[in-house]
Amino acid sequence: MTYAQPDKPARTTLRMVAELAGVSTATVSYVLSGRTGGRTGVSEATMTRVRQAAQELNYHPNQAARAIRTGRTNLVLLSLTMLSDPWSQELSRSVSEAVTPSGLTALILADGDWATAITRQPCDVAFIDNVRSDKDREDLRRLARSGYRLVVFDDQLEPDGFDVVHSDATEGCRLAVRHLLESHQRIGCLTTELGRRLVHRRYAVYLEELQAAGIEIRDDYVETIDLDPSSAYAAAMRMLSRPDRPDAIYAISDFAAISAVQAALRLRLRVPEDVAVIGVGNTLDGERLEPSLSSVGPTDFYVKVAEILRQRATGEVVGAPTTYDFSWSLFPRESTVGRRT
Amino acid sequence: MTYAQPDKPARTTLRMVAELAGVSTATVSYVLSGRTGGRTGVSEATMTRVRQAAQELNYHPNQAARAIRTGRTNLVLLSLTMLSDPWSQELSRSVSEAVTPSGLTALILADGDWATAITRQPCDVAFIDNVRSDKDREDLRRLARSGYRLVVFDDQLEPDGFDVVHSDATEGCRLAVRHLLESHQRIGCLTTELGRRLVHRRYAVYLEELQAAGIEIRDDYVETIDLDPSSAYAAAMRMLSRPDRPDAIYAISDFAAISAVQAALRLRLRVPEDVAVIGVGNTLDGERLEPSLSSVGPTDFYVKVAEILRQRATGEVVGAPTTYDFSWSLFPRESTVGRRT
DNA sequence: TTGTATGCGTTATCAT
DNA sequence: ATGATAACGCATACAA
Repeated sequence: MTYAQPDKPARTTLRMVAELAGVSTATVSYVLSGRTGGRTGVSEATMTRVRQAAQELNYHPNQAARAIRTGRTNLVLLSLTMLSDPWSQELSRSVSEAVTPSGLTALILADGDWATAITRQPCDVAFIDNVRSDKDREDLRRLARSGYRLVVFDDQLEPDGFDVVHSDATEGCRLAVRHLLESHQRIGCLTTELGRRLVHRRYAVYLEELQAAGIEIRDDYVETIDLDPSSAYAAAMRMLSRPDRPDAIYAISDFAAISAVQAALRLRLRVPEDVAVIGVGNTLDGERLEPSLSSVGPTDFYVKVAEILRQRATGEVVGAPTTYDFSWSLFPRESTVGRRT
Repeated sequence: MTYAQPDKPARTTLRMVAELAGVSTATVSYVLSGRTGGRTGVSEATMTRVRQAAQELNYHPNQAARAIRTGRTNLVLLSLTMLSDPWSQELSRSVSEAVTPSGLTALILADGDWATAITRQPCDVAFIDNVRSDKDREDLRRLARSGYRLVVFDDQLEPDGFDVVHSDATEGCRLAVRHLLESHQRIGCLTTELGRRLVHRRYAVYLEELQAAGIEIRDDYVETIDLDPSSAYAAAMRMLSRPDRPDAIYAISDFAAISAVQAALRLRLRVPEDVAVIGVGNTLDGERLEPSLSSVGPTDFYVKVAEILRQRATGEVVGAPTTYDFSWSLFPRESTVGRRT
């Protein structure tokens, strides 16, 4: 009996390779997968014969069939909210680099419904950077109970069938402000409009640390910017054009800090001699800036998260769900300490 | 005989639902898929019983098994080069919105090896925005011959087993410059460093049209910027600070044009009365700007591309590979014609 | 109106 | 050292 099959990629199957090589499908499977399913070994001769046949027919294993047998999809799903954020891009690059050699594919769900996507397209592991509602938390537990491997990026959650990545910026921001306080008194701040909690805390740290140091907060030393980078540039311009301009700037993101440095240079101010600048996030963009940007950030964040995902996906690590705590540290560079001699 | 299965999501199967509902797997399959595989009908009673059982067991069909049977993966792959580009984000948003209701999932491959990804994770349709090397072109043909459905975004390619989306900006840019020429003589240009052909043509149009209008090209009316948006802001600042500043600016991207508008406003110039500004790309960011940004762009590009992908993915359209030509048009908004009364 | 049986392409268990 | 073959979960032709 033969079945109606809608038009689909006419791919060569294991069986075709087996026939061409004159061996059984089992042998082909073992040779091509490199696995030894309890077998003692395969002769050199058949191995080459099989490999040649596979190459000749341009054989690629059918993922769906493999998945149905092994239960593994070879898919790493990254659910990311802000695709435009350098953070997302660097993470996806890092993960893709880490998992590809293991035969896995990293794909991004852009600001979408991860619960639906995961049930529709099961994956070996999913990274989720946005857990907001109670429904989200409920979905997390449900998926985890169903056996899905999840790695959740969130400061508040605790492991519950899924891994959690903590990365609290607050203490890092404290380090940044204190770093400036070591040699500066007139410290300005570039912050974004309030309302979003994450950002609010980064700004709160500025207030707290200055008060702790006995320094009065000046309204004209705080500029509110929005996500547009040119608005950060304009805000820095305003702040640095004043006669009694600050001699240091704390920006709540590397993004804004980079614009501040550029504004300073445009005004022919020396960085860090006239104005020191520090950011938050420790991005590659900042590191590459001239002068290089001092910043605070988690250590080896991208590489380590990528490795966690790879291990969970391949099943190399099967331990209980864990909390991965990323502590932040200070990365002093030229924009605060000048060029090293 | 039972087989060793590595730990995998312990999902409920069709058979479990069938047992709970007290019917056969075939019936469950028909009821839940809504399909009528030649059947005349299903009784109301069994339908509700099946649906209840499915809900109770939280049943979700196994994609891999379905894929192996139907040859469809329900996956729409978007291979995008510049994730940071608003173009990519808007496209992915639009596609995701269009295909999700059809049960498809749109996932992004970020600046990766699409040929490898597609063979590893077959999809119902793939959108590819970067065909660069000869090897790429070879891969395209190979995948198309294998039966994969591809939609390629490229101005040079012609359909060859795959669809091609053409979107030549040149004529659109011409419209933009001519629009300014209708009521302006001193027209500045914000362009990026040369070398990249695409951008070079957008700049060439500026030169051509001004010459055709008998206007001399002034070196100080052309500023070269790089990808950094704050550099566009700075360049616009320079240009507009001159005593004999231009009274109109043609920017080769909406990105740069937005910065130009902000720089003008910062200098207390009125837009468009003192300086008219037009961009290229017709992005949402520009549309939302205050004043809204005039621009040129393909008409309904994102929506139409999304619909093409959806149709190809679902097989709604099975016609021969086609060229989709997007002609550009002018979108005059407040930044050139002022606020409508 | 519903159930039975088969095959999709692979992996893994057994027998040879 | 290799072959035959049973499942994995689903969709469907066909029998009942």
